[in-house]
Amino acid sequence: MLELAVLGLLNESPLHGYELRQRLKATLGTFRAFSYGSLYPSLRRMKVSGWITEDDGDATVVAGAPPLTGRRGKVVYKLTAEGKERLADLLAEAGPSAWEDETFGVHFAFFGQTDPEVRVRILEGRRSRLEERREGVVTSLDRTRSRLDRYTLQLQEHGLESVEREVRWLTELIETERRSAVPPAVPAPVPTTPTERGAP
Amino acid sequence: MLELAVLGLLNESPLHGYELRQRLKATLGTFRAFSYGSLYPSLRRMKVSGWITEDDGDATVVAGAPPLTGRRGKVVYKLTAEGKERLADLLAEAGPSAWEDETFGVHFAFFGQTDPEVRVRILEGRRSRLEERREGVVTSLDRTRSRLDRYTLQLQEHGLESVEREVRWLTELIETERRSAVPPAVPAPVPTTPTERGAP
DNA sequence: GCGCGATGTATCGCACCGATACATCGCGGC
DNA sequence: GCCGCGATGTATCGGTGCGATACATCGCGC
Repeated sequence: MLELAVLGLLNESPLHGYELRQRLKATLGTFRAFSYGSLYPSLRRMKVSGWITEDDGDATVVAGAPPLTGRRGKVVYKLTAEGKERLADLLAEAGPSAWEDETFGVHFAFFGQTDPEVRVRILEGRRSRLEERREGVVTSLDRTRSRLDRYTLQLQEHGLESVEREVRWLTELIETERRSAVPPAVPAPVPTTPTERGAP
Repeated sequence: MLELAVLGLLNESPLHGYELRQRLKATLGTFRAFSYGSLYPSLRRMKVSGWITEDDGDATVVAGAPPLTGRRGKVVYKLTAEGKERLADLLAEAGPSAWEDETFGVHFAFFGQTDPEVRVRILEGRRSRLEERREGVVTSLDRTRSRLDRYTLQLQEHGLESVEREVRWLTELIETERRSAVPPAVPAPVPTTPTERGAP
């Protein structure tokens, strides 16, 4: 997850660790923490993979005769060409890996860099995922409501309403996307009637 | 966290692992997963600490002549006296450890076994925690709104509304608690017997 | 009599969090 | 002048929990 988040941010501009973390907090902080304890290892992995390079911002240490104590300079991370490719791949993913709880928010945050069709598919995937969950909660609630503790019940219902609220939000977003989408040019007119076409 | 959840559930009745997991999903599944990968290690730790014992449900293996292949029986977990004490301690906690994101839900789920005063303090702690966060988001949003990407903005605002919604929920709960609380009578002869009583 | 899904116990690798350590920079107070 | 302190900055460590997986048994339908 961090991988996508970091690549997405670095694609906007090169950053060093501290700044990166500030941005992560600002952009995703509402639903995700992303501490240094995961950021730095992730950066290391990405460097090894070749998605990013670390540029020694200043600190231009003259080889020989260490100028002062070890003098640690800012380390500026920046995307490589392969990194951009990798980012494009991640942004093009429109499967469960894009709409599960932990991942959806990050993908959504970078919708600005995502293909419109992929956007809609992710939003719809997320929505059905939530509707599934809603279904599960409602069923289990119906079966056990009477036996349930007052507080447990309250918790379930609050959770249920949260899910329903997010579903409404998604529905709105999907409609907005559809409206602003260019109507699919000539190739496939497919009128609203879902008549069974081409079925044997 | 699992510790409290498990102790709380086992306090209602002894269970084996599988059942325990089902209950965890049913009670807390809306906001927490709790897979076996954490459940079993946690159970082991708690056994070592002496909070629980594992009773060999059936499988009464006749020593000698293994009846069939190893024949693994259900392992029923049950609370010890120390475990009950430990649970009581955990339920009495009314600090940040009770109202942070990851923990609040679990504590709330066992409010039925929690002292009314502690309940209110946890609810209030949770609420100020959220109000703090709200404040942070609003400020950061005011500073950066113009520079923000359309989708990032949408995400922030949805997050903000979620927080505000939960604050309203908590406020309602707190008021209900206060209303149903008995006005501080005489020093109160604390009914130590845990007679399962709903609030009047 | 066979297959398959529910019940059941258990482990492994991995991502991430929170706390912490440590160094430097820049500013205001005295 | 210089001291302290908070912001900036890089980095690691231990612990918790997740998702996938392995493997065994049971009960049911067909």
